[in-house]
Amino acid sequence: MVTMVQVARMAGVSLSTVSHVVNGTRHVGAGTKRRVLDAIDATGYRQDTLARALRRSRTDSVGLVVSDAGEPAFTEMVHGVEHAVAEHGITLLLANSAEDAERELRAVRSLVERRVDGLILARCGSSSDDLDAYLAAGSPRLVLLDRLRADADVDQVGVDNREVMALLVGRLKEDGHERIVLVAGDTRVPTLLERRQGFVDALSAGELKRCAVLEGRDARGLAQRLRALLAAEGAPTCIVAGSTPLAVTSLSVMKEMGVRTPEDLAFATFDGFAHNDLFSPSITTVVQPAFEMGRTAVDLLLPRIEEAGEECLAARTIRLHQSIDWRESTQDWRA
Amino acid sequence: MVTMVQVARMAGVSLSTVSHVVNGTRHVGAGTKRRVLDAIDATGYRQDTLARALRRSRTDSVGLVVSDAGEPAFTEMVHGVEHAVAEHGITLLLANSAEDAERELRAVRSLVERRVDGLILARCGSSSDDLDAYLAAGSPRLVLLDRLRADADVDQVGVDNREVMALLVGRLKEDGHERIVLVAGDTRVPTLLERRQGFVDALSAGELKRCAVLEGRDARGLAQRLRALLAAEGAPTCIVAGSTPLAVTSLSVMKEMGVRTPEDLAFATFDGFAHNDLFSPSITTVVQPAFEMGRTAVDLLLPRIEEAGEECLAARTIRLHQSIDWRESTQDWRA
DNA sequence: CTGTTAGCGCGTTCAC
DNA sequence: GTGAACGCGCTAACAG
Repeated sequence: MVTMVQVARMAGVSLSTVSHVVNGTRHVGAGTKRRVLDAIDATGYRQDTLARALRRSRTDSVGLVVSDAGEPAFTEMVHGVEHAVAEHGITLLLANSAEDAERELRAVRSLVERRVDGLILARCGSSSDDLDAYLAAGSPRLVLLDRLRADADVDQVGVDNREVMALLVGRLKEDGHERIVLVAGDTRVPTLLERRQGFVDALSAGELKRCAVLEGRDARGLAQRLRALLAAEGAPTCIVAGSTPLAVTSLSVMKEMGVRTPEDLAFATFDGFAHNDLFSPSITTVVQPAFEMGRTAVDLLLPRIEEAGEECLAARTIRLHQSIDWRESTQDWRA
Repeated sequence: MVTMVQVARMAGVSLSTVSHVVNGTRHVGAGTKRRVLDAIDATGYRQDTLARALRRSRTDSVGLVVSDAGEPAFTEMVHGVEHAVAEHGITLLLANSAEDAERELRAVRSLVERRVDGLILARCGSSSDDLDAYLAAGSPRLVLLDRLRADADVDQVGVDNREVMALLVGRLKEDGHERIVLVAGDTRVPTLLERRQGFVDALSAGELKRCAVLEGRDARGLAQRLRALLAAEGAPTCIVAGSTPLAVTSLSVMKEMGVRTPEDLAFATFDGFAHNDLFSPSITTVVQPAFEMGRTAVDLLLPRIEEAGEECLAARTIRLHQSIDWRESTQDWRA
């Protein structure tokens, strides 16, 4: 490891001069600067971020924890965050929680100990109180992403789940669907809870009676109940899945039972699949502006980091609009 | 920020005792330990990884750069790496290069400056010489993943692309296919080059004449040429795509032209799609043991990190076997 | 079993 | 315009 001392020695200047040349933090004479630059080149000197960060108590990095960067929606959020931080010369430290509370806590801990300047967090459904406690105790600046908290006094960015679900169901009703099943999944996850609420919002008490809401976190159990529902008399004419994993469960059951879409059964999902175009039929999907969400999270975070001591800004909750991508899986159902 | 000094003061012990309690690095008396632990609890002290790393010149972290953690194969590799490093109490710093040379270099730089103990790298196709130069100059321990170099004197782990492609094509020939198109893509990417080689290996000169190999890095251009091929007389009976993106291109063209699979045209791809089961028809896919590759990369890396000074170990190249998952898209073609 | 001391590599006041 | 000196928070020798 070549350090500043060696550069300074070679250039025949002092340590601080080298530092100022490297960081452009004060003017140095052209000749001196040249010599320093040459020495840096010759030695192959590289700043040690660690020492720098220790001294400045700032790492110019932010942490991002998602349940799985491989899931399409999160992939895009990650891209959005990457993009936004890159513009500010900030490094992104990315970690997966695998939708597991313990791993989530470990990831957050590791990032905080690495002294990230800020943290963006898409919490997992089973997120533990330990995490809350940990975050409460002198954590860095924090922004919640996607999985929002109703009560919390933090910056957060999510989407209008409740509203768009109501919209979706409204339109399905117009299409003539009377018996719709919502595969709601684990409603401890705020996102899924909000979507369920939107479903109920859109239906009158009478309508709701003919419909069904499948809650639970066990995929096999959900599949079982869905199978029973489809086999029974007065079977539903439409299934709505609350997330990609739930769509997988639903579609598996549908394929296994040999129902045709959309002729026998219409289908729509939230979040959906990469390469949806290649599915036959293509699937009607509620899409999040995931990239934008990532960007927005950074926009929320950076001012907090800059603000340093002053506690002036109030916590902000931003909800971006989702759009419904109508595709073949809900087409011409009446015909 | 509460530091060790405050803990030491409160517990009435010396700095080093606190350090040893925290790290369990030597025995301390039960009573003393209690007092230190209490003080830590009371103050909410947390280790500062930065200072620790600076002192130990070891960060207990490794960097992983992939082109896109969202692509299924890479997602799994990431999981494999995460899993393996977690077992050793090592933190993973993950970065995407977006298949872009400049971003790749930036990512590597940022990780090296953060003093990762080791680096795992799935290089992008357009990977620049700047990166080589940078890595050559005093880099940390390095392992190449997936995208291997024939000449290089580095540890690397990949798959048997050439062999498995020959196997795949051999079987397709047995099925009666005489005109097969390989959508080979950007053969500057070693993986894709090896796959093309395997394709040629499996065919006699005469057979090869009836087949086609589509090379190039422009998706639109490839699509164009594939369209022409399918429209022409003596159209191919089978398409093989060399990677997921190439499969997307191919399948789009096929869907657009309304060819049916496998009746009109058989199809197989490398790497493939998440949730392949949900596709109709499901797609014959050459699958990498991606998770295992990630694990293996870590296995290769850790000894290098431990070895410290001694340059004893020779560079190792490990190729894991891929398996062919025969599905509906190549079924019963002759019937 | 515990404490003292000397840096890790850098940024930043101060003086000059 | 430049340099000297101090300390960020911690660990590793060495003493006791």
